[in-house]
Amino acid sequence: MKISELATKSQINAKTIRYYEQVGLLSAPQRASNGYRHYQPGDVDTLIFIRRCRELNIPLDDIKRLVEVQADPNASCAVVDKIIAEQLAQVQRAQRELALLEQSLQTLASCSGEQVDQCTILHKLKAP
Amino acid sequence: MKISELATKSQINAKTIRYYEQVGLLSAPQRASNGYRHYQPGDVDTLIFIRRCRELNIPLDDIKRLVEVQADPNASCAVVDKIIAEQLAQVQRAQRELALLEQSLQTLASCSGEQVDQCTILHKLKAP
DNA sequence: TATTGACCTTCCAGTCGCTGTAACCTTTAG
DNA sequence: CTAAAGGTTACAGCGACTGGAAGGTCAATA
Repeated sequence: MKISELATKSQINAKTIRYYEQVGLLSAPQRASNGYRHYQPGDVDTLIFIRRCRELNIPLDDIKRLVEVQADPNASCAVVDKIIAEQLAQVQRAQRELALLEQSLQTLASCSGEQVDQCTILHKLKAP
Repeated sequence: MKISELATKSQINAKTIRYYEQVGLLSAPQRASNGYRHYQPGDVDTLIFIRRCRELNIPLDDIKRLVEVQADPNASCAVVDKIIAEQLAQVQRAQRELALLEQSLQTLASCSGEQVDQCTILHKLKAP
């Protein structure tokens, strides 16, 4: 199939698919005589897998390793475990940071329409 | 004062200060005869203000508007209000997304050391 | 047959907020 | 005199795309 069909089936932008090939996440497909990329049905599965990983915010480098590990049936899945655990830890870290951020923003409250020299938000931003 | 003194006092990297000038967040300072940037004491306050905003994850473009608004005492602080409210909304949105992400990652659980063809994580990633 | 329009190709630039590096000049201390 | 520390510019890279330009290819229609 051509790239747009793969894009539709995998729900990944054709441009992004080319990008994945460029950075080595996706292996280069065969080319037709006109230079068009020609993909196999299995590529749909690979891309859907990649998309699910991206939805979990897993970095492309890690996804690359996950794809490689799948190609080697003798590999230990400790690698997989580690990547997911680290991703989880990172998400939890980000959550804690955002919670603090939210608190700080909320203490600024709103100052509803006065002039800037009396703006309570700006006041607090200058000397918190 | 020279840039490194400003950097120390404002707790912002000298490189970052030059970058802020480059993108128009900070106005260009006077130059000494040797070409060195020469800053006024007030610049410390401006940069501290900028740093506080950045700690709240406020984008540079928005900070730019906050700085401009402060220079104009007749401006309404509705602008300020809006920027902070949007920032808060965005942080809350990000938090909700991360919470979903965390859930998804946790359902993957760990598969502790089997071989990849039986890896429960990879299984779930292929068909969630 | 000519041409339109959809699709494909490559390459380059931009996003955001810095940070690293290189190459060079000036000042200060020993 | 020399070396270290600090200043200057310009350019590249990060991550994960996305947009655009400029051009080749293909199928259908006037």
